[in-house]
Amino acid sequence: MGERRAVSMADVARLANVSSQTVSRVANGETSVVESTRQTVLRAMEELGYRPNSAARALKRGAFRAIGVMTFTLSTTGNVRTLEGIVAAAAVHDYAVTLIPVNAPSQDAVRGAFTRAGELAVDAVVAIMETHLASDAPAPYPPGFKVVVADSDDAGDRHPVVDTDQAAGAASATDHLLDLGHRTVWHVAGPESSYAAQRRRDAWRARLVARGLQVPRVLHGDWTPESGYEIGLRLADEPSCTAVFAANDQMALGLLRAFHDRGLRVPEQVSVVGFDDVPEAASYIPPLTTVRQDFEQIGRLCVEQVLGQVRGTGPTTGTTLVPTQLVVRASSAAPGRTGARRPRRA
Amino acid sequence: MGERRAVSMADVARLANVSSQTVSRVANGETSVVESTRQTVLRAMEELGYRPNSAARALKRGAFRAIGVMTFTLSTTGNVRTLEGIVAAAAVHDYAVTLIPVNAPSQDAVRGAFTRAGELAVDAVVAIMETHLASDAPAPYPPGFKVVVADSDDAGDRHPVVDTDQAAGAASATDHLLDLGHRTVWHVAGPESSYAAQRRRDAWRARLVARGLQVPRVLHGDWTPESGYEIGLRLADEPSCTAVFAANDQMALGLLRAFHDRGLRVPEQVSVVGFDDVPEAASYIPPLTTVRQDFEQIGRLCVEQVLGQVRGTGPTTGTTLVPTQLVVRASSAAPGRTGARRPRRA
DNA sequence: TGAGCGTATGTTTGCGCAAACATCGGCCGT
DNA sequence: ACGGCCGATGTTTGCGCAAACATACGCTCA
Repeated sequence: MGERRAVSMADVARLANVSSQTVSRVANGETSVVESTRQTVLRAMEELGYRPNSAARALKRGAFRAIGVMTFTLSTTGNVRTLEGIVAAAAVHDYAVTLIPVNAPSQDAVRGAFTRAGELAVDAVVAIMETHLASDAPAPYPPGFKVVVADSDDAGDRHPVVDTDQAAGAASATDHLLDLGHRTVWHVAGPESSYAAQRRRDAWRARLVARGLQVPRVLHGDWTPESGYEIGLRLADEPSCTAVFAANDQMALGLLRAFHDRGLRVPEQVSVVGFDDVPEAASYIPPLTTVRQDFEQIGRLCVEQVLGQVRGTGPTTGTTLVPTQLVVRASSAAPGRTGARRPRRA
Repeated sequence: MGERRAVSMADVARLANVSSQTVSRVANGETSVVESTRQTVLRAMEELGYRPNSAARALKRGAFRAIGVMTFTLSTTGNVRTLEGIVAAAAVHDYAVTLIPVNAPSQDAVRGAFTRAGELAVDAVVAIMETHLASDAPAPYPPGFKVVVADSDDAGDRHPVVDTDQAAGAASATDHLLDLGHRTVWHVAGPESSYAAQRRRDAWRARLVARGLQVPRVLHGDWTPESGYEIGLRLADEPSCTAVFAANDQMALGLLRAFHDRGLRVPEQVSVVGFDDVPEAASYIPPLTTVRQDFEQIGRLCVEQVLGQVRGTGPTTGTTLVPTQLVVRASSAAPGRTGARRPRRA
């Protein structure tokens, strides 16, 4: 830390009456130091409160033992939980994690962030890019960087990609509702700019098509509960709508409130399924059936992949998908006999 | 980044046909370089893709331009949003942010984290310590560290503390309910181990006492919606309970569900007020009246304080309180005429 | 016109650490 | 008994950068 005059190896060496190289050897746990010497040095370190200087170490070794994590925002559950996973996994490998904020979801901003990353004390970066950027432009990830992209897409042809198996998750939600007997499933999608939103929507549609069912028009929200609420109010006026799959839990929350406000009972008259499994989902009214993402796992895999690159082992492309898990709670049930909405309970 | 052979100032100097010192001057924006020389150097940098090596810089300058942020968890809204505020404020000052996880809420774990911090490339640390540690033990923050503590207490006698004005926030929630006409206010507190929980509870009690009202027994949750639900079920059996102040929004969410499950209408029969103003609070059923914390502000103040210490200006003790704002939504209303619970609506 | 000064640039140095290489003893085997 | 070898420790060096100091080249003004 910014102590005025940090204790250096030379200081320890002087006190212990050895060379600074021996101090270095002890500090790095090398074996070729006789036990008595080691003890002397250790005692001197203790006495002086010696702490290795990471700048000098990094300069010498050419590596920082740190990973940069690039995100647009920490406001989404997914990003935060992925970050948590990354921090935990990095700690296991004794790596530090440095945050690299990206001001805006634009190519330029990402490039700027990489410029900063290049100057920062990091050996590699994990980019949590839930949004796709002006997609025609060239790769925003500068060459020569060790990068793993989380929660994105870009087909993993340039850098490894780790992502939730969005398609399987969306399919499991859709199938769950269909298997309950619903004639079709409506979908409240995320914004078009989101890879994850696209893929959930596509998988939902694919399931309906595969089962020869009618595909209702897609309703696009922006991930917020408010957008879910707006869409819910409209959906309340669609008598044929008995099941809705929302692309995230927050929008599902908005749906629940809209249906509640319109006097529509969930799940008796409309079933709702979300995506994410936020910690509150079990406490929604009613508790929300949803698709759980394993963010911890994603974080772990990102770290492993990125450290693989740092070590020179490990692939530099390819996509890793993390499975989801359908969590069935009280917001989904079989539809009424008519196939349209169940009559409202007296 | 970990490129094999990074471009150094010497490389740029060679290409631009100047000394490496001149390159350094250009890189650092010093004025004493003639424009034509500057341009030559800039072009050479561009061509080579030069990027200053932060390790060497840090070694030379004795500073990293980085702040460490210490937290137990990123699972709480407050921590994450404080972190976001810190990252944003740090970016303004061109500081990087490194995460320092603390494995457990114990003195030892904190001490370990500080040891790591000492070896890490950070100039100072912001500790987000929402929990108090075995309080009789000596200061967990080693001397000589530049530390600011957020969301805690410890009276700011050893390090600066930045915190939400918990007392004022809790008082405003309590007064709001009393001013609506409730005879008293029940309180669902957070865990005893939390400073914030203690202070909210104490302020709530103080308001009741100041107004000469009966103080109901305190119910302790653990911040989770589930604990709020359990307590809500018990509260539903208390006919005298017409107003509840929950120490956070998640527990309030649990209360709402418990009351819903017991057929108690909010706010007609029971009013509920939360604390935090999470983004979903406006979409709860009904939308939650709550006390908004200004985490961005907290983050900003933490950074300013800690950079003040780094610069040697700025105080090394003292407490800064950030005001809260009561956000009135639909979950709070006047009680029934009887002073007990309003009759359930037909 | 030349002393004096300021400005642009170059040279030296060392930050703390750890590879690479050097040295110094003792211990082995024959 | 002595060459050779190995294990423990010391010495040198340079990572990339930027202070500190040195130099060189005008330009001003008496």
